[in-house]
Amino acid sequence: MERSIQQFIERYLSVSFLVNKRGAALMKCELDDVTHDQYYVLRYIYKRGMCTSTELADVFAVNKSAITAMTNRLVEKGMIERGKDGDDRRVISLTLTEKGKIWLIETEQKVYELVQTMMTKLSYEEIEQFIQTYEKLAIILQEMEENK
Amino acid sequence: MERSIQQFIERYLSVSFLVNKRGAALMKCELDDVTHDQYYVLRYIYKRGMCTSTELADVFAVNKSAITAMTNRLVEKGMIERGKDGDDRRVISLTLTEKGKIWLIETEQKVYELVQTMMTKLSYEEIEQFIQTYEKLAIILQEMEENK
DNA sequence: ACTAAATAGTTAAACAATTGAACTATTTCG
DNA sequence: CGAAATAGTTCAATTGTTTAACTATTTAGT
Repeated sequence: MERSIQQFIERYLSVSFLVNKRGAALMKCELDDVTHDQYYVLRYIYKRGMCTSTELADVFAVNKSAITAMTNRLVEKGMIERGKDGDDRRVISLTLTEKGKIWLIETEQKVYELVQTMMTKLSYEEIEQFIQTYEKLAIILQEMEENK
Repeated sequence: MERSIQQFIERYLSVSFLVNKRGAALMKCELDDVTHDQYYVLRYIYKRGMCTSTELADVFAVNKSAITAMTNRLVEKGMIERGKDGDDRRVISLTLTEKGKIWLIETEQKVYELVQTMMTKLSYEEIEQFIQTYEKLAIILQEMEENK
């Protein structure tokens, strides 16, 4: 393996871990009694309008039983609701309640301000390039997962 | 807030979450009975030679009691050991055992191959630029945390 | 020099996220 | 039709985390 690639890997492992941990710690301050993971679940359902447990398990790369546990907590908190929907009676649809929508919209505002504070220290071009590469990595990772 | 910034934020939140989750899921396959977080702790101690609970708690942005729990498990697994060291008798030093070092070196090899597979789909320049920006973000996040 | 405050680390109780295996209910398909 | 696949749940166990209370030690103010 080339020396330079090895250094890239080293730097990538260190920095990605740090940014995730610290980013999550900062975000947590804005999320009342909802956890970081729960926030992303609410966010995902909101953007999709509705979704299923199986879909969430795929997207979040966890077991379906982990999704059951999380959605149970979100239902208890009154943020989402389960519903029957469609022909297939095995499928349970997940949607945000009114309360969930209101909470998410308010919270998105705070999270946006946080990310914005971070991003505006960089140039427009740098952000664009960074996110583009990040999106490429997401696709590459998905391919790697499928080829396994 | 500008429209374009808002889209950046939206894209960033989605993609960073995805890459973290999927990256962690892929890495987990290479880490026998050591968890993802434990791997990063071992990695950090190895790179430092030795370190303390307080330092780990700072770096990982968690409470010291979380570090106590994690290091307990790593000691039970025979990967690290606690030791007295230095003048300050409150301080407990954490170092890798021989077993821990051997395990880490072997595992780093596997993880490197994984990250390398991912990275070689990008150009040298693109990786360099990506990591540079990532490192800037790490510094920005640290500053944001301090100014809070 | 003495005491109060700060620091390093642990413990214990509680909760969230996760896995894996076993399970129910429903749908698909040979 | 009947077997296999699929959607989701339940349960037990492990891990990571927080908060508060605690011990032991060091630092600093007066």
